[in-house]
Amino acid sequence: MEQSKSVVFIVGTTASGKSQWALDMAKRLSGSVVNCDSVQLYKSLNIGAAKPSPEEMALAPHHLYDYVPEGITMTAGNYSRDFFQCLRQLPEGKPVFVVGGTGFYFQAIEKGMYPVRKTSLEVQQQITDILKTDEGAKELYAEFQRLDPEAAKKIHAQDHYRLGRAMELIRTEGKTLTQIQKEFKGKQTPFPYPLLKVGLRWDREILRQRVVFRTRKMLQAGLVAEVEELLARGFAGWSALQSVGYKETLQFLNEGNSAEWLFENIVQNTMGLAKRQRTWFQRDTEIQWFDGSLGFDSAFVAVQKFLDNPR
RNA sequence: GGCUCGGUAGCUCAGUCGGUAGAGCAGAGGAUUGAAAAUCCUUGUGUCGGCGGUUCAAUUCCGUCCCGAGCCA
Repeated sequence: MEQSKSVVFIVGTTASGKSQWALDMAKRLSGSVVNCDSVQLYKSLNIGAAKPSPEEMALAPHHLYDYVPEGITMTAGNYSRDFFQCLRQLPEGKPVFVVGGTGFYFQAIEKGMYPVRKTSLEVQQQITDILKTDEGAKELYAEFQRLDPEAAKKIHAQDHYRLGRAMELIRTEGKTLTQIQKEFKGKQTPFPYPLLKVGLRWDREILRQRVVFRTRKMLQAGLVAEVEELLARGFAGWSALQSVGYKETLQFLNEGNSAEWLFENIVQNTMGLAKRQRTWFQRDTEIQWFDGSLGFDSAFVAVQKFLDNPR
């Protein structure tokens, strides 16, 4: 008698048809859909985020979509908390389909995040100030190498983002990344529900066609107007607008590029995103992959099999 | 028709005061623990428009032809 709920991760690149397939699964197996996409969780990012429409979301329970207010920046840790809170409230015995393209967020919920405090704003500010100049960045990296030589091997000097974060940890936790990682190793708690990981993929050229088609639809649906409205509301600096589709539209608006430029750049950068997603998910050998050109029926069979006998 | 400026990596272009060439972007591969649709790393041989000439040696100089842009007729 499994009193629990079975969880199915549905992963894949952008424009792979995950969302639609998840909805289909939820309908057929009376489950619910939980978002694991770092952009679709924001309010007001609809067209460019390729968020399911309200009509689609009404066809089965959808969670963690469209709930983070404009101007706020979500983090993997916060997402993970929201995810488990959401999961607890879902009905027992019903499958949960977690869909998205954000590998980092999947990792956060499956493997957990390091148990560290929130870094203070002063420390963050301190570090971003240092990183502003080449000199400062160089010195900071040298300091990082001295304090945590092991982690420094994996973080390149130019990766200011990771360098800054590692130094933030040292300054607020008083521990190095390496120490934190070592301590965490023993404390990891396994994912608390039976879990199946399904990956949906397409041949590169077909994916490109899908991206081209979707990008055209986004532009027709008013992506530019969506961004203009956010700008009018004062969210120009919102980090979420740095994501694919929004970043290019921002540039288009600021630099007065042509419509073709916009279209081509979105397609190109979407393909780049897909590449990075592929690289991320490739690493996880537990994912069972299904090719779109063969249809996803066999994925449905795999899901059914799993639900009949969750491990 | 005349003059001018161009023709160099898939694209935009730099460069070689003559010794067969290099950036950005794209493409390909990879990393990834609180911004992750972000951030970062690795990876650049191509008749240097064609044909002749000068030269030990030409993509680089000269001639000529072709193509593109502009100006003058």
